Amino acid sequence: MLNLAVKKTIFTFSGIIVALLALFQLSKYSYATGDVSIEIIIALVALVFLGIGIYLNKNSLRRISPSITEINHKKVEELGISKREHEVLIEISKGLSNKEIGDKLFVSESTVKTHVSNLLVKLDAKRRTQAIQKAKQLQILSF
Amino acid sequence: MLNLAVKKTIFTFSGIIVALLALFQLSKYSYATGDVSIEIIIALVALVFLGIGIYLNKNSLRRISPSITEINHKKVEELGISKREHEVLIEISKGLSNKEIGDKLFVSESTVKTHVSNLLVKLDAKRRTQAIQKAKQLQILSF
DNA sequence: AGTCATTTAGTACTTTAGTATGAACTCCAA
DNA sequence: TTGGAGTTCATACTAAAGTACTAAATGACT
Repeated sequence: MLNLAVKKTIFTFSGIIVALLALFQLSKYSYATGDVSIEIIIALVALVFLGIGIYLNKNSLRRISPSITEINHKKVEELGISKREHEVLIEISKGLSNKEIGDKLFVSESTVKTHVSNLLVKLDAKRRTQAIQKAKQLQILSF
Repeated sequence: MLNLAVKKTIFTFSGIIVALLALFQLSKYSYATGDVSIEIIIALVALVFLGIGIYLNKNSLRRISPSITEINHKKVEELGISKREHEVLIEISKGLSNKEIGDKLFVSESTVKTHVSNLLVKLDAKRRTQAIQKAKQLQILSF
């Protein structure tokens, strides 16, 4: 089965080829009938391909961009951080309080405090803000 | 005085105009002499502007991309965040406590608390962790 | 000279955050 | 089936964080 990225690429290049052929045909037709000057055709081609270039790059760069950093599951394991603890870590980085995290994950504030305390030890941090900073450096949190 | 971004924009658009004029001239010349067919000219135009589109977007996206984020001084001003407050904000994001920030900036913990309190109001945050998250979204903090 | 924003600092207070410890429950593997 | 890891929760405590004021010094701008 093809993944989304491959499908998108095929779709994009199909579009480019279609656009190219359409412009070729338009240029031939216009040239033959003499309706449209060559300058306009060239300007049109320029505009269309400028747009295609911008569109292409927007998508390819977005994939490469670190903003969607994948979490390093290997490192999470290495540090002995459990699934639940990692969930709490994510909510901490969103700026939630222990009470708010508890409500979101349907557990008591006490439970969240336990998880946070364990996280601070495992991440060698003194505060939750330091835990966020270290976790992002370790690629345990996305940006 | 012009800033770097404006200079870059002017330079880029100058380049585009020059390229456009050059291709116009080339097309006219080629058409007159009959050396090059119109398809080749159009393909050339397409290629050049595809490249320009990609180049344009690469630079604009790099500015937006979080990994190499430059701090948005305009937004800092808009929010009424002072120079000192911004310094404190940076230290908060590094995971320092109020006491540690005070020691680093050679002021008392009380002063840091004042700055933090003001920051929370200006960033519409309830906690310092939320302030970090919001500040990064607003590109007031680098990643 | 006077106004305004900034920076500094304090007191007194409330709220969160974090530690330490004990305990119950579940699930999974030895 | 016993032991370990993970999750849950509680109490009691200390430590930070944050709020709400007041106030003084500085420097820039009018």
